[in-house]
Amino acid sequence: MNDVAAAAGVALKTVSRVVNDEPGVNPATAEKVKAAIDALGFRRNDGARTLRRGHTASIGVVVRDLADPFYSTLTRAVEEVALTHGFLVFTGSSDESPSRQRELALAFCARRVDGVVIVPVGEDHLYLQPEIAAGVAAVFVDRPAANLEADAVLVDNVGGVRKGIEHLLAHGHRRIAFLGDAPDIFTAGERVRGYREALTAAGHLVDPSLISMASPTRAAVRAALERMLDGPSPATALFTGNSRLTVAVLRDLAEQQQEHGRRRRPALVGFDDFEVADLLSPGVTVIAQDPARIGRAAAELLFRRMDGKNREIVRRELPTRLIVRGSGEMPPP
Amino acid sequence: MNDVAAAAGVALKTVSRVVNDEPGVNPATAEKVKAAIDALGFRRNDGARTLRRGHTASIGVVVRDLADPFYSTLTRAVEEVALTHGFLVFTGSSDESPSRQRELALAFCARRVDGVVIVPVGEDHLYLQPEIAAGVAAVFVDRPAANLEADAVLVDNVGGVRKGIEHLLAHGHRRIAFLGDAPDIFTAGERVRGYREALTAAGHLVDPSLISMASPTRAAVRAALERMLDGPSPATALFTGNSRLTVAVLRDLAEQQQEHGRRRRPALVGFDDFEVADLLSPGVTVIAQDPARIGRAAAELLFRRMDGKNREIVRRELPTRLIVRGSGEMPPP
DNA sequence: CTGAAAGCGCTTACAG
DNA sequence: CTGAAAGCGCTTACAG
Repeated sequence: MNDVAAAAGVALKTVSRVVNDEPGVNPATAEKVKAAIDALGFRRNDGARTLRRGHTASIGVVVRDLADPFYSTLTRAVEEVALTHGFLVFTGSSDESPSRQRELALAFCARRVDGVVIVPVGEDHLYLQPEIAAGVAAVFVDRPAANLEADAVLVDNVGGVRKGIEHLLAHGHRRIAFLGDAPDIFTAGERVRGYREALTAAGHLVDPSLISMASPTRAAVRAALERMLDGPSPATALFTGNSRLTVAVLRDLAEQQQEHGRRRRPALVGFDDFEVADLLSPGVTVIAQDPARIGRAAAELLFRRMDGKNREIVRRELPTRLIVRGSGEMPPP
Repeated sequence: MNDVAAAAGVALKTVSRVVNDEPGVNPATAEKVKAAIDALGFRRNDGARTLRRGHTASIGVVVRDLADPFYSTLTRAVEEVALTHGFLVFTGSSDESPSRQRELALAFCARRVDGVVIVPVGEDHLYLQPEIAAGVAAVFVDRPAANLEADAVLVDNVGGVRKGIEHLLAHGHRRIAFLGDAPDIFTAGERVRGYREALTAAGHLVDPSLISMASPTRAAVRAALERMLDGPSPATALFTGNSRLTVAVLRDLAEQQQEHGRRRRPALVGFDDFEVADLLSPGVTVIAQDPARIGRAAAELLFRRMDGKNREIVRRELPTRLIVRGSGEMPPP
């Protein structure tokens, strides 16, 4: 900018005025400055601007895994809202590692992002307290922060699963198994709670041997299904706690069928919709979340928080939707 | 930092040394400084640091759509490499809009990212020339830049499609239709070229009525399939130019089958793998790209470019892989 | 081992 | 309408 000022024969401040379209510059002067800008290929350094102005017009997003369609769709929606406000977005994936999440969030804060959207991992988010105190807006999404009062956008996990289990009960199933993700994940805990509540509310007992809570590895899913489907009193229906489990289960069922030809296929309802769930046969009945809506809600909450007014902590809970496609309507044998 | 220095009773520079773990600070002094840092909740402002040091340790990634699994997986891989180097990543989606792409790329450059990875859109990328001249590293990915000499990581689109068409020919098909994306998209053009080349090389004529190039909307796909499958000399096999088209075609075929029950299902090979392609019946035979590998290659190229040495322009072309699952092996009637 | 000064590239607050 | 000075929060280059 200094070089431009020298080339145009004006003061630094005049260049600044032209670059930022501030009023009150003689058109002729402005032309001179613009000519110098073009000649020198000048581009304003937004980093310097940011330093002086106090806010960076950027936010950070930390999700579990950007390659997972759920999180990428969510992130895309955040990005969309941010762009509307002229903000840029840093992204990062925690891979369920608390330390990696912490590093990413703090790195974003060190760059002085104005806000962060975080899918929290682990037991401790107090490290964000100083950042929030220093003025960084924070919204947690998909899960609440462990030990921090902060805005959060969640999904009605319990209600969603209840809806799914009630659907299976209505179709005559009594032996309904539940496969959830690792139990330390908030949503996994909420969803298995919905399972228990639905059974209990309908007057049925909860059989612990029909519950499996583990990361969706091939081996874990196979072991769980063998236990649940090959015993003397097998499950006639399955509820899977997220789409990765749904897909893992479908894959295992297909493999078993191909290898051994045995086994009747159990009814299935899965949490989370996924691409081409409608094209499988039977189509997969799901309890769908709306990741774009979740992301949008989180971003809007973030920008509301960033206006600086002293607001109460908000905790939104978005609804789910039952999508009937066939797999959840098969009757028990 | 000033406040910390005052609180600890030392000079600014000493605080800087402690914060940055520079050697040559008396342990006792360091302790005093650390105590002051904790007491004041001091956090280094990386924006200021960046301004002074000249590089920001951040890169920007502009893809078509972060919600698309192909691009989110690619972006995730870039992120992974960046993290290894201690870099942060800005992301943005162009939605195939040249102007939006330009805004995003230039906004990243105004923040003085050290490099950009771009899935280029449109006819003109000269606007990046000044940025590159100013030292921003740029790598184009999935497609080459329109009118700019720059590093690029591409996929062997022509060879991939040829492999797919040859596969269908080997299974006895002679009436093979091609459904590609909008013809102004680089990869769409390359892929239809592969289709033509494969047919010509095998001594067959190219029938223009068996080619459709359009965005994968429901209506466009339906119209194309009606033309190709319901005529007097219908196609017995289809090749789809990307996974969105593959899914759209599968959905249309399923709907038609359900509504009218008619039509034999054509054989199908699709470009791009997609989730649960193996679980459909028949499983979908695909020409798979490896988006994570593409992202990794692009990021590695970017960091090599950022070392500042004067290197030649690199253009890498990654291979594809035929995955046989059933849909591409059905014989003609 | 410690520190005073200058400067990265801008904007703010003011003066003319 | 235009500009000179100070300062955002750091690091660099030097001196002691």
